[in-house]
Amino acid sequence: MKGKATSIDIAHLAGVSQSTVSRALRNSPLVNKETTEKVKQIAKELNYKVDKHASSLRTQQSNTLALLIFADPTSDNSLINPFFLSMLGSITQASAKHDYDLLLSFQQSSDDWHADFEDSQKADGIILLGYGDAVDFAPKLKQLDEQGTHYVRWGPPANNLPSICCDNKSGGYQATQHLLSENHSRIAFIGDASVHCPEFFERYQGYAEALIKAGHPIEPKLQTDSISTEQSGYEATMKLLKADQNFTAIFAASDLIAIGAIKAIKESGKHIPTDFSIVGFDDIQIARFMNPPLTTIRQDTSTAGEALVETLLDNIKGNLQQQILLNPELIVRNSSRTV
Amino acid sequence: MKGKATSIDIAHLAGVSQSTVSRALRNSPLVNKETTEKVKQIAKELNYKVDKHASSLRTQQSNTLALLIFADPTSDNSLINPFFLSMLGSITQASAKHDYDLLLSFQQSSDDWHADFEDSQKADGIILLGYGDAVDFAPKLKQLDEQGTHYVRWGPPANNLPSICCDNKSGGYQATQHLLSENHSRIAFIGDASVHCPEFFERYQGYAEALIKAGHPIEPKLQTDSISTEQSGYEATMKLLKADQNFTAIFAASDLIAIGAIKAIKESGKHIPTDFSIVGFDDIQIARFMNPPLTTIRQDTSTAGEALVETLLDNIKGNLQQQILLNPELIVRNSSRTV
DNA sequence: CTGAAAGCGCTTACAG
DNA sequence: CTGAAAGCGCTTACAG
Repeated sequence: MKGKATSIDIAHLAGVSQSTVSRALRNSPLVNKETTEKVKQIAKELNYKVDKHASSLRTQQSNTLALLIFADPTSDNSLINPFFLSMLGSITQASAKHDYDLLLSFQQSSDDWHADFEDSQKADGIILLGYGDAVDFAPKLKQLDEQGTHYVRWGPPANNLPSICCDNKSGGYQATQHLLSENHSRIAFIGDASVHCPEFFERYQGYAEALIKAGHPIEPKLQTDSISTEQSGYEATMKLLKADQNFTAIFAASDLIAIGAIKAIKESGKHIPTDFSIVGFDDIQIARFMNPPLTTIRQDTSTAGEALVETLLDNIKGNLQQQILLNPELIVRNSSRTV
Repeated sequence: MKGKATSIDIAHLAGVSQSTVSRALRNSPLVNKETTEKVKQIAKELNYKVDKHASSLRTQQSNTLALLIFADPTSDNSLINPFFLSMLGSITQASAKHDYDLLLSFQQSSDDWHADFEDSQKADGIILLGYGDAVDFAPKLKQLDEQGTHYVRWGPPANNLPSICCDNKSGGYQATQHLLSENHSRIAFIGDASVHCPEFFERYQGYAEALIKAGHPIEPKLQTDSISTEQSGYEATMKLLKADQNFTAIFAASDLIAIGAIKAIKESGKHIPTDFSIVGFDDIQIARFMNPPLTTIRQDTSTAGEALVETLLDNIKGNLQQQILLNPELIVRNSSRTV
């Protein structure tokens, strides 16, 4: 009978009907206490577990959430963005807390991912983490919404679609403000500051605001595009260094970019923070171990993960679409201050 | 009809029976080419997806794998062992490649986790990553096996149960050999070298073998217990430093321990690698960014993840239980050599 | 408080 | 090549 007992087996043994077994196992108040006890006892002995597929088919809900992580196009394809990875933990934990299973999937920018999960009833809703180009992504999101799929996305609010995000502008402002307070005025921004990458764009807005407030001009030449990888950050920084823009600090739009930037600076024979101060964004695990330890803007992945799950669950229950902004926090380490 | 089309809807529209629709969608050679085309066309228009629960209920298989990660008891409970996290990627990818979904779950050392997944038909098999105490874990493993659950475990082979593991003894040998070649002879081992932690125990065996081969004695006082966390590694190292054992190198049983060890050494005002050389184990992402970059024994998580999935799938197909040993590789960085 | 029955949406012998 | 039918194992009105 190894792991194969059904509610009918229990019914036979308990001398009740299969419906009563089902009710008892679900703690229905309709069932007599003693009957319930007896049924549960037998179920335990048989090592019985409710068949997930049968019950899901019947109730039309799977009690499962799907987490889709969109890989950034990295050169090293096995490297998943560590920031997302750290969010994984809290999302998994939050799902479990609400008695939901979590289906995990890493996506390439394939065409029909959006339909796969909820339509096949694999999941009651999906959590979206990361994406390639925001402009390409938007129509897919819209389609999800039109299909009535339950989902929540990590990213800046757009079109009133459900999303959780940190306040990137505030983060950018804090980072820049910090560098200004360390007496820098020519601060480079490394990251794609365009609608194709709204996160970075917002960080750039915060950067610009801080500069303006301090009476400094915004110089487009101090901005260089980069996607969120070490390699890209390295190349962008090299380009900037060669352009001889006479800057003394870098605000990297992500920690991964900052890692590349630091590598470039070291290779150029310059020193951090004496020649260049650097601030990153995310506070990935690596940041505090770096040489020098990286000043950065922390996004609280723990809170974020929980918020994602709870918003999605709300959404599934039919509550209003939500947009939540989390507060980022400046973490000062030695890449931006002289010790 | 939003995401709610069934095979019957398609049957009506195509003017065939529901059985034919089902066959056509599964590319049955029995069905007429044109009929198949037509059915698929309509399915696409309706955005139809086969209902996972209905098909799984019928076929009695879920095409899903469950990955259970057992959290080490860390002080910082949100921190999942980065080594496991990096294995996640390849496991997910390998599952997808074989058309299996992946269910993710972080486990505390709860009592009845072992029954939950396969018995409820949620998964066709499970992958086990990490555990607390190996001695406590063994009976659960045995029960899994007796229940006929399909599973594979990351860890040293034991009792002929299916497992994938790196050759820890060889890794320990390589690490120690390397330190010996750098002219160290009094080398401390930090990690729990007992049956409660077979991985570390095997690494210790390799360490001992290398020492003996080089004609050096094994000194029990140079070994201190530690679980695989930064904090524990820090405390163990502090203890060792105070015991004044006159050692010049440390082989830490994991990178996390090495991180703690380095912290302890720095706090004691000593310098790496001039006062102490350090070698870790795992090659987690952080290792190469540390100050100094950490010499370590790399376990190839990419190969490991794939091997886990493929062994499990083999197991599900009824093939013999397998045990695979992967080769670890010494990565020399500046924590163990003077530059 | 309990039971008999319907039905969730598939897959697959069985019959033609 | 196609269709009618059974059945996977549940949950839940419906009737008592």
